[in-house]
Amino acid sequence: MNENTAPLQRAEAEEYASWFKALADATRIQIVSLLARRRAPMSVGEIVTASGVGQSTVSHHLKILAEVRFVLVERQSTSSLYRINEACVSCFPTAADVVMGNPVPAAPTCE
Amino acid sequence: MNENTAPLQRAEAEEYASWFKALADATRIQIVSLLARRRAPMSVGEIVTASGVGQSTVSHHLKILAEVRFVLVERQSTSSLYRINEACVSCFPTAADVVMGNPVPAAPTCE
DNA sequence: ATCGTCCATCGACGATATTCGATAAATGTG
DNA sequence: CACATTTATCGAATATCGTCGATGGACGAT
Repeated sequence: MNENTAPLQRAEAEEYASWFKALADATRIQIVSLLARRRAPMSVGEIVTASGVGQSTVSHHLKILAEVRFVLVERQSTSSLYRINEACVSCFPTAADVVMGNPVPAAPTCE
Repeated sequence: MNENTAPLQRAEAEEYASWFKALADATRIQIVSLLARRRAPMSVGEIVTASGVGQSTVSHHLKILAEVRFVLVERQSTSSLYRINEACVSCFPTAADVVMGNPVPAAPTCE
């Protein structure tokens, strides 16, 4: 098990929390799973119609997901194409990471 | 990879979100890591002095963590002894579970 | 240049969450 | 019984979050 016995300081706990906060909302989880199941990038409009919430709400959630690099953006003429960041899915901390005090992973940029 | 291509319905997304909400707060993460590093159960008073937040706040967070079975309680005379639920740490969903649409795990009672 | 489309941002609102102090309930001690 | 200790709960203040409608900016088409 190899636990780290040093106490977890506040700053590290906040970093962990920001990771979990990104997936602590049902709408964001829907968006993420939507992007993951279509392998292809999706425009905001497509996500809006597929998720059933307002356009500004989708845009807001996509911004939060992009801040932790969970999704990646690519502007193409007038539309923004979002896609899942596969590398980020695998580096997302597990509960065991938190409990054992593993170093907080940095979000991968993926190109 | 074996993804599930069926769309994720709202109810399932909510269940996932409730898992991540439990670890979406820095104070709760501190409490959880505290309990995990001491193998022994801790009383509320010990957690209060170790975490530096108010007693009622600690009690509140412990209640939330106990609701998802992340910690287990055992009343002993006047004090409540909390300890981490190892089984729950390992069944906590990963980001890959969310993305691939794995079934949402149920919190283990552990005795 | 004007219009239409697509998206991000702003402002606002209600809902939810975090935190604290005070109080109450349970239990052991004198 | 009275008292101290420990924890849970209540009430309230504050902060954060999720959602929407409206606005504005970027870009392409006519």
